[in-house]
Amino acid sequence: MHNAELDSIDLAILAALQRDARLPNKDLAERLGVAPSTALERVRALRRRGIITGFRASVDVAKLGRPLQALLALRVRPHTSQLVDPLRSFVLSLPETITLFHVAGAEDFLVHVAVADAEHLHRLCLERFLVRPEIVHLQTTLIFKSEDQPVQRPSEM
Amino acid sequence: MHNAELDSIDLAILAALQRDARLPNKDLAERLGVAPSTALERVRALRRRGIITGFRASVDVAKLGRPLQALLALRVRPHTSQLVDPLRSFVLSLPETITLFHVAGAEDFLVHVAVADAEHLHRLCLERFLVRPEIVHLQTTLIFKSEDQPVQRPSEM
DNA sequence: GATGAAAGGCAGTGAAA
DNA sequence: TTTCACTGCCTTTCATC
Repeated sequence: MHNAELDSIDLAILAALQRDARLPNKDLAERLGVAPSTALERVRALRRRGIITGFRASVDVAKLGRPLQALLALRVRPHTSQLVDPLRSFVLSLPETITLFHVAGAEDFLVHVAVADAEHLHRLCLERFLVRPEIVHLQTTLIFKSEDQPVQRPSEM
Repeated sequence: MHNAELDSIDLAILAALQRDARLPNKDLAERLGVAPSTALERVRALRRRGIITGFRASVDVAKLGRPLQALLALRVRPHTSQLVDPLRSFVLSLPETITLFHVAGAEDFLVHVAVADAEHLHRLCLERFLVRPEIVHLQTTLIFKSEDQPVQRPSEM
């Protein structure tokens, strides 16, 4: 499964494009010390191999009026795919959802959400989640801050 | 703080560029039904306003040899900035770290990590986290699957 | 703020090493 | 697999509305 034959040029491409996906190919090539056509082909190969899965604009949810983030831990009973799959789709269809984690342990899902304020969070829990009978438990954890990091090295650490 | 005066064109730009940050400006303009120069200026304005924070390549960590993901819940005592700030920097410097959540509640941090295998996870917990005296508790939750979602609407829901 | 024309520059192709 | 050279098209600017 790991297609991890990456040389230092590939790693440099991943680092550069994780920082700026719109870096012009000419500039990228210059940084790598290779010809532009080489850089172009390397990037395409990384996409073909599924190592680069896409290029996405990052949006500041706080600036869009949702400055409050939380993690909702859901326990679902019975935990059958008949109930779990529709719940997954439902959670992903909510505009408040940023990430859905399907986890092992006492809880079954963790939902990272962004909301306008505490009142909005309260309504979300009561009117969207707890109205569903398969959700037998919900625990809310407020997020003070979340910080992302680029993916760094291939495997061995 | 919320700069959220976004018309339907801005929202369409956010939707399009979250799906594909490299969508050619010409194509973007065509979708929006405006001139290329207009689309260009709108995107630049969204960046200036801090609504678009950047353009990033998405990388498949599993393909880089780290197919196993987990959430590590850390309790830190005493919870003073003198201890917390260096810990934050440390966690963000680990190549295994994807996201660091600073949270309210029984735990103080949640760390989303990607590792090669269970053995690697075990070593990470014992040799990187639990060796630090300020970490008084660590709970590991395996992630079966995580699904991201683009940011959708501005505020009211 | 949005438009359209004009100009410069870049992406992307194909042949060769 | 990388490089070089070339063509076409896109990005970007600016004057205008």
